[in-house]
Amino acid sequence: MTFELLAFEVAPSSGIPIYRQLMDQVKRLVASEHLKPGDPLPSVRNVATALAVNPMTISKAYSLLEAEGVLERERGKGMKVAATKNVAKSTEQRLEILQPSVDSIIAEAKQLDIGLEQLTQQIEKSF
Amino acid sequence: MTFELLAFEVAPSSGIPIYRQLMDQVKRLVASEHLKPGDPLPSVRNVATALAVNPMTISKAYSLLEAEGVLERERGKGMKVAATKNVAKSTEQRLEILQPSVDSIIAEAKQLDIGLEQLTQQIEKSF
DNA sequence: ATTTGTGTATTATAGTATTAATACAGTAGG
DNA sequence: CCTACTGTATTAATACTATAATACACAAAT
Repeated sequence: MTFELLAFEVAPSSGIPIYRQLMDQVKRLVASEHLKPGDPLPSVRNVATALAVNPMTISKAYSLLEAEGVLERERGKGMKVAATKNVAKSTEQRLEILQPSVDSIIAEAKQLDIGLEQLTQQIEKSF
Repeated sequence: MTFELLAFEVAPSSGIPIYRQLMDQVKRLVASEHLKPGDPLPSVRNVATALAVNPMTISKAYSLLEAEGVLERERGKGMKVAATKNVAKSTEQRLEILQPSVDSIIAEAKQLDIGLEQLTQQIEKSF
C-alpha cells in the first residue's frame, strides 16, 4: 500500500483532456527532479480513485509517457521514472517548458488591459 | 468588406477546443473595452478562413456568446457586442477573470522548481 | 497456493469537436 | 432585380475523450 503524496491535480472545467493534464504534470515534476529516475509513481487505481476518474484514463497517460521515454513499466509492479534520457534539466530548459504558459498569460493580460505591473503583482500575491 | 484587424489567435496543440479559445478571447476583449458595446465582430467566414478553420466552429462560438448575452445578432448583418450587461469592468473584475491562469502558471512553476523571482523575471522579459 | 497488488486489453457506450458540402433567410448597394 | 455580404440549418462523416464492467498476465508476500 505504498502510496506517495503525489498531489496530482485536475481542472475539470479547463477543457484540457485529463490524460493530458496528467502527462504535463509528470513531465514538469521529472524535469525539476521532484521525481527522480527510479522513483515509483502512484498506481493507476490510486490516482483514478483520488481524482474520481476512470482508471483507463490514467493508464492512457502513463502509456503515452512510457512511449515518450519519460516512464518505464515493470510487469506486475508499477511505473517508475525512466533512467535513460532523464538527466537533470537546467534552469533555462525548465523555463523553456514554462514558456508557452508565459506567452499565454501575457496575451490574456493584454486583452484584459492588465499591465505588466498589475500582472506580476497579482502573481506575487497568489504565489 | 469591412473587416477589422481583430487578430484572433488559436493554439492548435493546446488541447483546448477552438470555439472555447475564441469565446474566452472575445470575453476578455469585451471586459477590457477593447471591444465596446455596439462594435461589430469580424464575420464568421473571415475568421474561419483566417484561422483555417471550419465556419461552423466560429458560428458555434458566436452563438454561445450570444446565448450568454455577450454578443447580439442582427439578421443579414453581423454580430456586435451587446449593449445590455456589458458595462465597463473594474480592474478587480478583470483580474478576477485572469486569476485561473495565474493559479495555473504558479502551480506549473512550482512543479518546475521555478521560483517567484524567476517567474516574474521571465514574464517581464516576454511582455 | 492464495491473496493482493501492479498495468493492460476488451467491448461497448456516450458525448464532444471538427470538418465537409449545400442550402436558406435576411440586409445592403448598385 | 441582382449581387454580395451577413449568420444559420442540415446532414454526414470522422476523430477524440471518457466511462463502464470484466478479464488477463505478472510480481510479491504470506
